[in-house]
Amino acid sequence: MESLDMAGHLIRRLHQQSTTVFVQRTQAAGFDLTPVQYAALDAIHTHPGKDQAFVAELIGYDRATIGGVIDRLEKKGWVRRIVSERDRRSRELSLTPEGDAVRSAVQPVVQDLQKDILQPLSDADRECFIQLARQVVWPQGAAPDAKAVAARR
Amino acid sequence: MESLDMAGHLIRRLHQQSTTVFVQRTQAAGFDLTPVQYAALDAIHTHPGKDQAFVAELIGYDRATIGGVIDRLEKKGWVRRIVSERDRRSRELSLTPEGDAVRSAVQPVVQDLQKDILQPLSDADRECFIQLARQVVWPQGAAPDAKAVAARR
DNA sequence: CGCAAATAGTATCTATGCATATCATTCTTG
DNA sequence: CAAGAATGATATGCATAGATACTATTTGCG
Repeated sequence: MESLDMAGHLIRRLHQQSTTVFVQRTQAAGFDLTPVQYAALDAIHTHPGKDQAFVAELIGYDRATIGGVIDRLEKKGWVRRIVSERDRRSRELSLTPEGDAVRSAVQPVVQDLQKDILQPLSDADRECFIQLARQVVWPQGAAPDAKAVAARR
Repeated sequence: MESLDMAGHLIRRLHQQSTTVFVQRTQAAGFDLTPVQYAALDAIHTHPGKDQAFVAELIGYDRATIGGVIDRLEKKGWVRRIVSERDRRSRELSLTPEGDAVRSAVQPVVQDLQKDILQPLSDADRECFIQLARQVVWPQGAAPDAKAVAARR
């Protein structure tokens, strides 16, 4: 039964728990959106006018996947997709007023539920976990801060 | 851009990287299966004759999801699904000789790729990460060993 | 014993997530 | 400048992943 204890399996379970917590908490707060949809809203808010490829790269989607995500956000009336005049292949993304209102209202809820995702961990352990995860996700050294890990050496 | 740094987002990216490494490594070794399919093969090998609900519970699937997984494993000829005589609602699962051969042959490959999933981390950091993940996934203390974490306190 | 509740599995629907192929457009380079 | 490479997006297909509803069967309780 060692396989249940391997990194890959643990990460899969973490992901399941994480999305479950996200959906439950945000739904309880009266919103209907997924983690991926929130990430997209946040990215478009921070980088308005950029195209789908940019947003996909930023938050780590496949180019094929983001089309559907944006489709659903557009259908909800939260995102506008305008064919670029400079490059008619690309669509420039921006939030509608409703979309930005939702993003802004959900933001504190999302911020708050992060600690529930790593529920049983202490503050220090949670910070340690995040720093280690950062290193794996951004191996190039883009991690903004490595103090918490260094402190535990 | 704080959202890219939150636990939920990092875990999603970890999961993506993890499955990518798994599929690439196992494919390079000549196998065609997913992380979930491997987990199912391993679980059925360890607990032959149990039903789908048991396996789902063990490795953390939805009851609806495992049906499709077992379907595909059956189609590949790796798993047998026999209606139980004691309870005709349930199907008893077992590996075919081919299924067990695959499981046995992939096992060392899967074991080996685990360290690639947490690539840039040192041995100690990797162990620390796994111990913390274990605590989150099994908060009841089912984690077999917490030494590596305690040692870093 | 008999009927309601619980359980195993399936079907359907929605949403990621990746691979591959295709189309339109832009860029590069000879 | 024109042919081909590269790029943005879409379409299709497969594989998780969860929610819900439904069928078949078993269990448990009055």
